[in-house]
Amino acid sequence: MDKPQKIISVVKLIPKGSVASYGQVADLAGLPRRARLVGKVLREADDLSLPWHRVLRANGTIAFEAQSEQGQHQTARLNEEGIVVVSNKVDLKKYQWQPTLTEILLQLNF
DNA sequence: ATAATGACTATTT
DNA sequence: CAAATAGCCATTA
Repeated sequence: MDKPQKIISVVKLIPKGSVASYGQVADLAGLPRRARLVGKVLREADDLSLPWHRVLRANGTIAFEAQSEQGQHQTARLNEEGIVVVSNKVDLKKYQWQPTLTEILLQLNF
């Protein structure tokens, strides 16, 4: 399984109503310090079933300007899942994904 | 081989 | 809280 695939797999594991940071996704994909790669993969991914909107920066902000089309789209989709977005940012304490051991092992290809 | 780039991050001002 | 700084590292030019 190549890197992009692993990243995509992890993103698909993020539960509805929860969010993860780029760095967190990279770590779970076995690619520490590759947060930027996660962004690149999401940018190029065309998979419509990919919940890319659940991936935010480490401080809970959306990686786009609030006014941008993508930013508004992301905010809208998060809202649909019951996630409150204020000032282009969400409360990580409240919504950040806390992967269970099972989820981690599953994605590690066992 | 060198330099710039980037859906990033952590720390310090 | 905003802005600068310094790491980060594969990819691209």
